[in-house]
Amino acid sequence: MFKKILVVEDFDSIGLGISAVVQNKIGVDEIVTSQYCDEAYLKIKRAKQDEAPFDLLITDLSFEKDYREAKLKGGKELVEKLREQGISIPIVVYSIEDRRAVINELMEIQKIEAYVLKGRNGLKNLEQALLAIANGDTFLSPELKNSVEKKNLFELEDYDISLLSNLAKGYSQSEIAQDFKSQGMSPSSLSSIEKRINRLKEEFEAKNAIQLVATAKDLGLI
Amino acid sequence: MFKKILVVEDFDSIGLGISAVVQNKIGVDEIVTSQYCDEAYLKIKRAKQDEAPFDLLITDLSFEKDYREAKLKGGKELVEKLREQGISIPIVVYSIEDRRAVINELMEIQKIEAYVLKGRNGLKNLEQALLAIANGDTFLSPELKNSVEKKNLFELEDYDISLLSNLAKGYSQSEIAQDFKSQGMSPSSLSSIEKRINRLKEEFEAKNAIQLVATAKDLGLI
DNA sequence: TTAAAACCTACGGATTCCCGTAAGGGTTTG
DNA sequence: CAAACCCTTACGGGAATCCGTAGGTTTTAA
Repeated sequence: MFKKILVVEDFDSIGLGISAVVQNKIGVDEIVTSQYCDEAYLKIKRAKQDEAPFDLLITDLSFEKDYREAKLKGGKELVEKLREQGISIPIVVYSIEDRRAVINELMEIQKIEAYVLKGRNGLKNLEQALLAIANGDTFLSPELKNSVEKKNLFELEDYDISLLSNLAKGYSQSEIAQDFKSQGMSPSSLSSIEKRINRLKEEFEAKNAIQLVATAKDLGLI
Repeated sequence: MFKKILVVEDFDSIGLGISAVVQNKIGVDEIVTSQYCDEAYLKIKRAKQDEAPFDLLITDLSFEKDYREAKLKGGKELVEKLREQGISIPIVVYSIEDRRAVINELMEIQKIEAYVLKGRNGLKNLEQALLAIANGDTFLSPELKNSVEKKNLFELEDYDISLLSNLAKGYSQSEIAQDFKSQGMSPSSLSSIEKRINRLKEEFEAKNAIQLVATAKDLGLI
């Protein structure tokens, strides 16, 4: 099925658990592990150059900071970088992250092969995911499937994301207006920004801007 | 060293990682695992009754809810229950929780033998912890030792959390004031709430309430 | 081409938030 | 006992926001 797998996970306990399952249940001989995204990226590049590429990547999303400087802050950045460079390795993301916005982007835009939710039965699902990929299918953890439909309620433009991010950074509406003006973004008037925030508030059923930004954070939009 | 160990951890990947280390590095034959605190408690009681007690407990602190009803919500409750019942099993807590208040209570009041922080080198520390306990010592993860002194940076009270949560839910300051009044919380005046929010804004270097709630979300406080 | 719709912008009043000042009560300190 | 201090509460002015109205431009549809 798979011969050479790279496991990227910062916590050693989880990395060891993954390795054990991949080795014993799937029967993979060569399992390489890394606790850092930057290192993982280099290993993938190097393996490809040596014409002994990995045929599967299993990665976490969030990584704790430590003394090392990290260019790739997390699994999302790692995946983006790989796709950007045209490296077509199959990818399984194994994370505790359960927000649809994040997961959908990975599945639909980055085209990862599987998204497995860490949890009580995470490893069982991971096993199933590997079997599915070997069959040419994709895999999504069953806990997440129920919430798939509710995703297209409202399509946010980059403009809205930018607006929400600026609010979250503490800028006032008029500051944002000036900023947008100086960047040549449109619309940029205070009035329009007010209107847009109002639309977002209605959309997310938020009473005020504070709640709006809070729910945007919850949904992983910003 | 140890002959019979109980590992309590909800995530299967971590449980497997712990088991692997305890088995291979420490050389324990009999490792029992449980994904639920209630079940773990019953197993300990039963083992004692059968005169084949566990001689070590390794437990997580936080457990995800699922369909099962849980009397013991987490590792803290499990430890308290055991101590309350006079069961003197050595305990290692293995958790991602790094707040001093929680850890100090476990170490000093509940008298657990070791507190190991989950992280990149969690398993290495766990191994050291087991060796220390076998020697009759206690163990605290090295990352935590430095932070013993600087724990009083800023302690958020439940009051502050409640305040931030209410803001995130979209309530205005005067609404929160009324709510606090009706609940008999103190302070409850609009003025005091303003003051407290101001203090929080300074503490988190936030320009306004929006940014304050956004950073509180980022820090996982609410 | 023209009418309708949607959008950007501007303005003004009402509300809320922000921030400094200050009074009153309780505790600690000299 | 009084002074100093901390905390709660109150008040007021200025800033930011909320919300409706309205005029001008662009886009869409008939």
